[in-house]
Amino acid sequence: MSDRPRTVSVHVDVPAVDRAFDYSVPERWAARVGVGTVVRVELAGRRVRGWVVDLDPEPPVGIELAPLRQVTGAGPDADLVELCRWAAWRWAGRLATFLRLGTPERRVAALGGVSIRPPDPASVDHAVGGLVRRALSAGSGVHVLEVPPSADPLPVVLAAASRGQVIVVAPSTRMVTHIGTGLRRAGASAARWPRDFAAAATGANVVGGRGAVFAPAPALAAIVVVDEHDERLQNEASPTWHARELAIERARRAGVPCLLVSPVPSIEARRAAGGRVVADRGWVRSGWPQVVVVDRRAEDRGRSGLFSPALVSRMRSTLDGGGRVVCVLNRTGRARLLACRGCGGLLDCEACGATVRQVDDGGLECARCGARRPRVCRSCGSTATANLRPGVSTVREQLQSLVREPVLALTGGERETPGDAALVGARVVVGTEAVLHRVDRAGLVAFLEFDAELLAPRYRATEEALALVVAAGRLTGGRDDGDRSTSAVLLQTRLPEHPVVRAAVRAEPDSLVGAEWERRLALGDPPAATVAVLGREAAPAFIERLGSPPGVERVGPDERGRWILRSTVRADLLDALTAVERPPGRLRLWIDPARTG
DNA sequence: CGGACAAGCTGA
DNA sequence: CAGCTTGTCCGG
Repeated sequence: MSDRPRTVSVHVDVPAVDRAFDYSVPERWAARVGVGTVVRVELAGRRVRGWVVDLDPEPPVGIELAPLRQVTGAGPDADLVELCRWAAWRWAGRLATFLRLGTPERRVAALGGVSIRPPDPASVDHAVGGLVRRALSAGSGVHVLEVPPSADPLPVVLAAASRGQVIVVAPSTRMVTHIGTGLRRAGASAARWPRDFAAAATGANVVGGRGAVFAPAPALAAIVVVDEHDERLQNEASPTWHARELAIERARRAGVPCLLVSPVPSIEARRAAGGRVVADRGWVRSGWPQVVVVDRRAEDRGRSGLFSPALVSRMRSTLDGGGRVVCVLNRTGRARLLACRGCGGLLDCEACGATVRQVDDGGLECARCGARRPRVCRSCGSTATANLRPGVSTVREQLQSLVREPVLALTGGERETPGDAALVGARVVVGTEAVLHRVDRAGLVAFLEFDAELLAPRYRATEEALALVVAAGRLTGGRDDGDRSTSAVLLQTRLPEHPVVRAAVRAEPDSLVGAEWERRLALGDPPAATVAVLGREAAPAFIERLGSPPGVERVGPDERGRWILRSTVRADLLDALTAVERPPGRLRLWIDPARTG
């Protein structure tokens, strides 16, 4: 590699092409071109963006190289280009997808020198500083720090940032803003990713969402992942890359420590850290919410619907004490399961036989094929129906008559967020788990059907259920939080002995780990195995081209035309997927997805 | 992706 | 067989 390349290999930003071509470098630009530089080149008669991924490559035979058409500016540096290559392999995605994530939104021309501004030592909490030092004492490697649900992660970040430039990845915008502000207040630099590319590239501490793992960091000293258990750290669409895993890989390559912080450390984090978790038990316990378990088996066969007498009395006392009540039910709409009052059967779809749900106009819609019809039983013609599984909209009405005051319904799907005024004024809020991220304080958070979380058909259901208790605990505060000591998280369940329920009551998330790992090993769920889910039109052709690679187990297609591939040897599966030439058409290729819907 | 070019279809 | 559509290939 020379400083003044004569030719470069350019990976073009055209998803369907997704490969590199060689170009010559006009003499006047040679000094501005390095690996990662964003350029514009001509490809098949049109100008496209691309990234320099190699300098002075072997010249291709018999081809006259076209010149670069423009040098745009800075992009991901050479190490990041390599990290992007790894990510493209790990999640069977296109390199361009990942290179884009490491590219500034707007052109960044020249970069200045590197300067590090750590927080003022006086702003670093002594006790937390000690814990972080203990966690990071080994220098490089992966370290898990277990923290109380209600604890502010800022002191952890400040302690880590006193070691040098850090990248902080956090799942929510609110948390990113909070940490950015906190760093600045403590006198430290803070570049918000992806907005502040140039600052990051000159050594500022970086704070951002999952994409921050692709930020430039010339003096990187550590990567901190806040709430590493949070599913928002994984990209929900293809490629399903995960910021935790990229943080671990990037830190490993850079030879710096990766600190994974969470009240409910994931199995993935624990394994990456070799099973070692740093925690101050007393501190952790004090920040867990008071958890009240309502055993619904003990009641009148569910006649009280979604609201047990114990819940109703807790709601009343919370409201009387001036507190807010938040009810969580992970079902939107009016009714997800209807029975006929005439013949007692379930109402189903004429087209495909799946159960139907009621939509807002009163009609029925099939959950599987989307067919619609009026609300009539197709076996007996009766129009009288019983709502076996009410959704948030119906529950809002029930709750409103129960507490005799306005109830606000919130779900994740809404286009506009109700203004702060609506939220501040609402004393009773019901919604899907999205409410836990939209309301900041409550005296009571009640999970109306916690069993739906415990039994959800997702491999991470156990961890996610406990994470919901943690999210709820952030609204109520910890059990030892003085004035908030009457606050509680209430779980309505028919499985009061479930390990998750017990772990929540005892504030001991670690108690789940052994059995959970055994289960994942037995079922071949991540991280015990690597899993690929394939779907959409191009899936059959892709599977055909893939054949039967050794060490890879294959099932499918299921009723939705999806295949599942599994391997306990990651490279067996991923190398095989990489080797397949993509057939035309849409392909959904999900690696280790949290949800397969 | 999008242009180039080749192979197939149609209508007088 | 021109004039058009549809398919396949490939880009430096």
